[in-house]
Amino acid sequence: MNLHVRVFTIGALAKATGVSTPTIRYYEEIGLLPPAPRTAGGQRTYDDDDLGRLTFIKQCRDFGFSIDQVRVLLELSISTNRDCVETRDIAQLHLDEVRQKLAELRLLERRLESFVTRCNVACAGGPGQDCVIFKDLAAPAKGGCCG
Amino acid sequence: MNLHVRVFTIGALAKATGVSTPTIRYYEEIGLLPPAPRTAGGQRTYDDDDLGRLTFIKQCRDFGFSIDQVRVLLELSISTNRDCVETRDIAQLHLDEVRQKLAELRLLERRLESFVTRCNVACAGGPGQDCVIFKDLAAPAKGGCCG
DNA sequence: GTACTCCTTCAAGTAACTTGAGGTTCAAGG
DNA sequence: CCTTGAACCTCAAGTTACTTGAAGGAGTAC
Repeated sequence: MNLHVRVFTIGALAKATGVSTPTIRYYEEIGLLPPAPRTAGGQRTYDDDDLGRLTFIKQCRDFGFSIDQVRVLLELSISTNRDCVETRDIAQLHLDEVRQKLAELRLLERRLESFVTRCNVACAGGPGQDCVIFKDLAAPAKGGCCG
Repeated sequence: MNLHVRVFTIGALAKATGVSTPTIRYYEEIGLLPPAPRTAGGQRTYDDDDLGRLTFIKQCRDFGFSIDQVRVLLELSISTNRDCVETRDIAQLHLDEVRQKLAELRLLERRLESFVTRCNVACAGGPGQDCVIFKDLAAPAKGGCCG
């Protein structure tokens, strides 16, 4: 009666999900994955349920959710009595964080751009001691070199 | 002859630079700052040189340079015979990385957006087991739920 | 049976700090 | 002079999410 029950080694599961084998063991260790059944020789075995669960985890991680957030999402996804709206709220929160980070990075990009430009324009390419950029950097922050 | 020689405690230096006191001690430990002279009682003392150096470090860290990159930049800033163009190259490299990260985050933002939207539209707000989003997440990556 | 790949555990390393415990020094007020 | 309280000290461990390495066992193909 074991029709259609695929069994994977840890390596096969790794290949199927794109999660490395040490990471899979790590996920088991921290309880993200249930302890895998073992062969007589002690090697871990996985099935399609594990494939689904690990795929879920991988997707969430690719979304940038922290391990703790993934833990909550996993619980929610299995839960029969908790509202799935919680999921949306976690995602929304994370989206806000991503946008915050985006804004910071955009600012950083502009600052670095003008840093590089100024390195090219202002600096004769001489020894470090004469470089105006270094003098800027050692002075209190005022945004002198950048937007 | 000690006119204009300001001396700081670690706390004052922390306040002046925006770097926390444990972090200052950490920077000393890893050799980013020279070992600070001590009072008779063993407390660290700093002067304006240290202020300049730590400000430089802080600015670089705010730019997102790694500790190792800061180490190189510090060396370059003191060096008398190394070309300051190296600095520009490090900054350029870092700028490239920032732009890469920006592109990734923008993609992530769009994916999360459509995730949240779909949570709102597709999901009745019932228990997790029935949520279509979870089914998407547990299925192999195909971008089914997002752009 | 032997060669080879894949698997096992356990410990330590990574980045860049932060946090905590337990104790000492300094400056000010009485 | 003494006490109080903030700020300082060291050392160790915790954080995040894994990765890397050593030393050895399991599974499979020829």
